[in-house]
Amino acid sequence: MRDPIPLDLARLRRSCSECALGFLCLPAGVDAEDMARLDAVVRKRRPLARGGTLYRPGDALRSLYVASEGSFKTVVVSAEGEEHVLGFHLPGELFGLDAVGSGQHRCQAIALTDALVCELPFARLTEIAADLPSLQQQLLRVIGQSADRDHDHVDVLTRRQAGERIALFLQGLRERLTRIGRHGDEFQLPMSRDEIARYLGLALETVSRGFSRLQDDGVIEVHGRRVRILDPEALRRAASGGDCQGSSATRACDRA
Amino acid sequence: MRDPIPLDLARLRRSCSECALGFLCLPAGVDAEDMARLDAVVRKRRPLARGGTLYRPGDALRSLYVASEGSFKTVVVSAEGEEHVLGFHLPGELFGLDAVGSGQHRCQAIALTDALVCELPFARLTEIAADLPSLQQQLLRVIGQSADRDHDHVDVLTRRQAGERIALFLQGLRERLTRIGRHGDEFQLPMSRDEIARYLGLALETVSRGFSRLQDDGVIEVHGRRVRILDPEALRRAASGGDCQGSSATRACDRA
DNA sequence: CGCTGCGTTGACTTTTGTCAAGATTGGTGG
DNA sequence: CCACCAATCTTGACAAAAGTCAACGCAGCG
Repeated sequence: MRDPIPLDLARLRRSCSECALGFLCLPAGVDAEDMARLDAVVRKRRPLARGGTLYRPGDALRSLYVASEGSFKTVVVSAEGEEHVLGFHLPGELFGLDAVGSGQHRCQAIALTDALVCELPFARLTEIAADLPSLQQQLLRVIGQSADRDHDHVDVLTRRQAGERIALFLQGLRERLTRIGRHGDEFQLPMSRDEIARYLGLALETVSRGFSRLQDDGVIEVHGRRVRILDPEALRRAASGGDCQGSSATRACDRA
Repeated sequence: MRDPIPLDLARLRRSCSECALGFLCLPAGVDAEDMARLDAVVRKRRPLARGGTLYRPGDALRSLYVASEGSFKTVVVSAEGEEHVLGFHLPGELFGLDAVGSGQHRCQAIALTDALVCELPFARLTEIAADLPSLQQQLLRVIGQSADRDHDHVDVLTRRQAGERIALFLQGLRERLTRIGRHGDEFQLPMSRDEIARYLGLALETVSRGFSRLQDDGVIEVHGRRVRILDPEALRRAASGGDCQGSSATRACDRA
């Protein structure tokens, strides 16, 4: 049985030129000439096998990265050897910014699946940005969006209920998948329960139970890494602590 | 009894021209002429009373900010009315970047103490950066450092032991205070236990108990918001899960 | 000098982590 | 094509940690 996700559309939208333009040049007008100039800079579609490392702590800032195919995680390993997941990076999302502050990478980027990565040499990028104001704007905006994702992550992590964190995680994934032109309501998780747990600051068993609970409540359907969101509204409620202990999916909180 | 922190040195380093230059122009060579140009752009030392709001969600991106005096917090209020603290911003640390991604602020910035804020109009900043490469570099670097702080925050939040989070919080504060030329080993917290709790994703009682525990263990000395770090090495150990249940400060983990 | 807001501490409850045992899944090689 | 293996996921029982509720202490302020 082969992967049944409808990839046709998504695959098209992720051709490299579409990708580079799609994320760096969205609203602003960058003409064809400029585009060509940018395209020339981008080192295209470097392949990386699942589990492969793109960069590690201490590596000098060389490039920023966008996967055109496949997803990544960025992790740090604490003194005690615990792995903390700082972020998941879906196709089309810029990452590698962790080296911009100090000139060196602070974490390790690992492919969650076989992947193709577009590499954007940082020096070239800033060089071009200097005499291409619209690109400078876009670069800043994209960096800002990356910071927004970090803030979302922090916001999730400050929730004290495991159920809320898990629901928010799924909801966030749904939004991001939709944004990159994929189905947000039915998808394959690129990461393991353990990785989700390390991203959410929970034990992996707690994540597993959380998924089961949402399934029992009729909010989602899970088979391993395959997830379908059945009731987005209920998911939203679960994410807002609207727990209510009940098993009925559609029942609103009795109080109120 | 008046505030006994030795502020002389720190106060000097935070004069506005020193501030603007100190953080935007650190290593790169920016000549006096360029400096003057920058200085002209920075709107200086706007005063804000404790509890005052600098911007709120939905506000258009106008400026980036640096406090020359006083500290800030950035918060989001969740659907249920819970306040989550996304960051604390010490004097000399750039904030306000949460609007760069979307053009609108996503959180609220509130003064923790009476404060003086330097305002850096964003449009002007990028304008100047476009024909001043060294400033562009610095701007990116400073933005990167801000992202680094967010990553540190995430890293703290993914720890599952409250004691570790609290120790890491104090250690991070120590480092940041030192970096801005203040005493890292004896300081006054600008925020309440409740705010620390909302930053760390804990109950305020847990934070209070964590402080008491560190004090009992001889690691720190606390009187309300006044903190003295007695044993940095023990603090580091506490931050790395080196808990050992014991009460003796210097005793290493018995195993090992 | 008594408020009032913050911080601390204790007793108890709830949630989550831990340990351990199965169940599934996916991949590999016979 | 099937069987087996390893990795991953799920579930249960129990222990530990953190949250909640509540009372008290303390300091700064009017």
